[in-house]
Amino acid sequence: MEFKEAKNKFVQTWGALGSQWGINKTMAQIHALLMVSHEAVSMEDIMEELQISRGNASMNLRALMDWGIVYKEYKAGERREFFTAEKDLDELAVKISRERSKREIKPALKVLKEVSSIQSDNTEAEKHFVDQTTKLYDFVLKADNVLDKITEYKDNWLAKLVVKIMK
Amino acid sequence: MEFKEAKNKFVQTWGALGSQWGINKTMAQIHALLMVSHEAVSMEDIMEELQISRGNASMNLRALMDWGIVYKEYKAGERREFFTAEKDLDELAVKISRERSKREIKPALKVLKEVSSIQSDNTEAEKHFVDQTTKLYDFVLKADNVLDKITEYKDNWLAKLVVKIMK
DNA sequence: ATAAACTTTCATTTTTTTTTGAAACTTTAA
DNA sequence: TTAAAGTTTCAAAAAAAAATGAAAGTTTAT
Repeated sequence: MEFKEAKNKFVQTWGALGSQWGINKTMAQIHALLMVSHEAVSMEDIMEELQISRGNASMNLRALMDWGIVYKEYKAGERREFFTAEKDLDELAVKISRERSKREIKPALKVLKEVSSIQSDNTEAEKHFVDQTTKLYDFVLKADNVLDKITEYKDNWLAKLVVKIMK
Repeated sequence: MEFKEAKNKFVQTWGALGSQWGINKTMAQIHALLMVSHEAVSMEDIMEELQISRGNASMNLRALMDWGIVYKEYKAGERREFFTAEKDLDELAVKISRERSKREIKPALKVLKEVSSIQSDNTEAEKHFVDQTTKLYDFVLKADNVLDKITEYKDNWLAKLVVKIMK
């Protein structure tokens, strides 16, 4: 396999993986492309490589920047904007984890708390509902906290976790 | 909030959360419904509660059973099939984690290994590509292994992890 | 063996999500 | 200023994903 082929395969695979985890394909592909690019890439070049429209590129770059995992770069004497991805994988994972927690887990926890708080001195069905949603609330909260704690180590958290787990 | 309202809110929220994580809405909703149901539920009742077609119910129940998180149940003297969800949350998380690893992470690792193995005594761009994909391979492999190790504790793994992390 | 009761399948339709592209907007240089 | 070079926005189109429903398939009881 030669470089161009390998790069393309990587971008396609990352895109597919993204879809399966609820991230749109193009967004994941742009991210993949930037991750393996040595230098910052212009929007024009992203459009060209991925064969996508200007609007698509612009919107997904914006989204990636909102996630905090892609940065704008300005080159001296260049009018155009260039883009780079966060390349440190520990940092990348921390940012994704934080964002998903903030955008998805926290709101879900709020709902879980609400629905598990209904009055239910009534039927078996109601008792079971309250019991199960309470357990779910506790579980998700605990998992969310553990993730937060783990990623707090910041530098090299995954390696540190490995050590903690194994011993 | 009364029971019916709370139950509906939970089902809708779980469905939306599923979508954001790459699981189709109905599949997540059926799962939610079964999780908080005291007794096994018939397909008819699922269709009724979620206002979905027979085909949709059938296909998503099949998918949930393939994931190993929903079970068929037979009631004595009843022709119809009934369904229940895995209600132990530790077990549920282990199963989802195992399946996603098998279906998505392992194939991705295979591709990462392939593309990071190209020959590249060439340009800076190629060197960076190989370097970054190698790092990514190592990271994903390590993360996959850690998850596997954590869930190996089986019983109460999350609580045990909390203890390990905090001390 | 038959038919009633129920489930599965899959071509078609519907819905949802993503993408496009052109107009509006912004920035920079002359 | 002004116009060139670039970026963003968003209504409309396209593509992808999910849902429908009726026919085919199963199972069970008689």
